[in-house]
Amino acid sequence: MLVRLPDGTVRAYRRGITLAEIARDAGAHGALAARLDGAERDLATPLEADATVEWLTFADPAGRSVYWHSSAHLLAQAVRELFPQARLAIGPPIEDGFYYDFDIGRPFLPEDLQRIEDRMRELAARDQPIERIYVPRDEAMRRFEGRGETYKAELLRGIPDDPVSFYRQDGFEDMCRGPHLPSTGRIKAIKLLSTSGAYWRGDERREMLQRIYGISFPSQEELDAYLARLEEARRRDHRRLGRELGLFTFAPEVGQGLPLWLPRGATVRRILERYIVDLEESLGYQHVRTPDLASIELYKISGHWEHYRDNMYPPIRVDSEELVLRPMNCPHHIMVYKHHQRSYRDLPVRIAELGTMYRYERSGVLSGLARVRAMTLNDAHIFCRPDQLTDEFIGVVRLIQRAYRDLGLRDFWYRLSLRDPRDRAKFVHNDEMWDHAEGELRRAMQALGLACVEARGEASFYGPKLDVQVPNVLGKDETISTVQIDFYLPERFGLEYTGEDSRPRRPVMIHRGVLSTMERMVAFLIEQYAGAFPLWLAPEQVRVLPIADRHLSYARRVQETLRARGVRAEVDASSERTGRKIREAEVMKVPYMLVVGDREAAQEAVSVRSRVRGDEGSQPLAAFIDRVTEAIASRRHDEE
RNA sequence: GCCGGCGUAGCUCAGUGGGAGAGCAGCGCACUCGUAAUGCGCAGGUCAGGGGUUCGAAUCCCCUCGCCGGCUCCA
Repeated sequence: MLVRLPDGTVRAYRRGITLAEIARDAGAHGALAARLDGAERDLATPLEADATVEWLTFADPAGRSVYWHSSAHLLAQAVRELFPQARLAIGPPIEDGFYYDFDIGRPFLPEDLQRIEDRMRELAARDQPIERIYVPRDEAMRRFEGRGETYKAELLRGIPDDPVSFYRQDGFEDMCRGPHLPSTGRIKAIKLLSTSGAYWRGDERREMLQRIYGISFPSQEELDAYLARLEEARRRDHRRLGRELGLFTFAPEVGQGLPLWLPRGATVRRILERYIVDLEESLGYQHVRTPDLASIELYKISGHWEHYRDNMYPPIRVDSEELVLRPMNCPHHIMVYKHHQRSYRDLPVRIAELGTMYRYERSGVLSGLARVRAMTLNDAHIFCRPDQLTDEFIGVVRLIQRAYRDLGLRDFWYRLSLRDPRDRAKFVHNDEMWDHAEGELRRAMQALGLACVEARGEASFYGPKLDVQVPNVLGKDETISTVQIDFYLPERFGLEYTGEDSRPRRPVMIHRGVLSTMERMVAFLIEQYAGAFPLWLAPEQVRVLPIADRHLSYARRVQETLRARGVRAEVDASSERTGRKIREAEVMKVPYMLVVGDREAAQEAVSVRSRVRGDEGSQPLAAFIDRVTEAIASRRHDEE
């Protein structure tokens, strides 16, 4: 019997040899499970025919999934032992760790978590083998029903297998497809992270279960490193830095999810807004201003009132009108398009706005600036002829690339969100339109030479879109930019342009957001930079630090000179020592500190301290200003 | 919205049935200082809000509000 190993070698083995034995023979010590002719299997699996084997280790995502899946079983075993009445639901591995959902008739308390974690360690230390067993279907159902395992019984009803596979360790059994680790002792370092409520099968009309989240690693060092990463993410949390750096705040008197931009935060936002508006204008976008309110009739035409009502604030009745706070800007921009007749020669028309919108978000989902109820989108709608669609799309992608470069975002990927043709309810019916639009997007991405991941079923209901995914501090992808093709709203609003043949034609719409909402972008950038904004975005770019009070007037003069050149500069006029002033400027992450004393005042100079390079010594004020204004203008990220 | 946790000074937190505290920040005074915290002093709180139990509540119970972790949803 011949077995092809991952290094390409082929070895002969006797029939019936297990994957574990082959792993040992091949020196694959890190193997947790294997892929046998492409299918994931336990190491205990015996081989009966020629095969190709790949090892799953903790180093690859599939191997980690096996590891965390077994960890979830260990969690369930510990809970079952400590809470014999517990009913088990599901316990899968997730991107970072695992969870298990239980029904124990009450919530878990923090002290329960500690006990469970301790028990898991004891169980792992016993290093019991994890075995796969097969149970006839009706026998399994009898067992579940006999023990009141209603959730497992429901799961089994959804599985056609007979017999069904179970995994058994140390007397504990759980229905599971596998694969799993060979033994519980492989789980070396365990941390239970949190508990929460979770709806059974994610359905808010069904039972609320108690979920425990955890993570595990093959060594304590790896666990410690993971926990340190979590700590680092907490340190960079935009809500914490927003308060510490005086960027924004919330007041219960104002309302939930309604941010107050403080001067420093408002400055960052204003710089971003100026940047993107200037950039868009240079690319032929026309910026408009439209009101935050509109008649409900507008949203009845657009379909939002029908499809999006749950996220809209209820109408305000005045005189004979009913007004709503707008949840989206597109209908307003469509009305701008309709202001006058358009010729095929006018297209494309690119209508842009920093459009403020209001969405009713359920209170539980609000989170700092990342999830708010009042937000301003860097929005635009491109109205073009069908033959211009590809070029316009390419133009938007290039704009996104440019903006990301200036913002220092290097890590991102493209997701092509397509319809799921089987899901007839979620997407408007017009297969020809969809096929055409999806094909256009694919071709455009090819023309750009950009790789993208296709995501079936992620399209919006009216058309396919390109989402730009950027990993945040925790490594989770966030959608920042999006480009959506829309054949639907032009139809609803009866949009037209006059074709070459003088006949009315229907334009295509592209909805696009580049910087996302200002709220979300600033939240993202705070975390990205850990509050240390690059020079061009820093709310305070330079702080002048007089050594003693007699240097105050020179410090003021330096400040005025900088401000006259457009540099955001402050003076620390406190009577503190220089060390203290430096510390405070460092804490506020000011990019440049200028220490000025007798020597500097006498020579029209400044002693430059960079927040990253430290003391750079004295230089003429004029030279510093030239250097700093050049660095700001070029939006360099390596100026420091 | 749902489940759970939390809410004491601007911030971080101690105080678990009987005097409301600390550090930092703030203010004042002194020092006038050369690259990450000068010293001394002062002020600051209906202990989230409301109701209840108790001779007595920051502390125990109930309700409301807000925040946090999830679920569901999402720019």
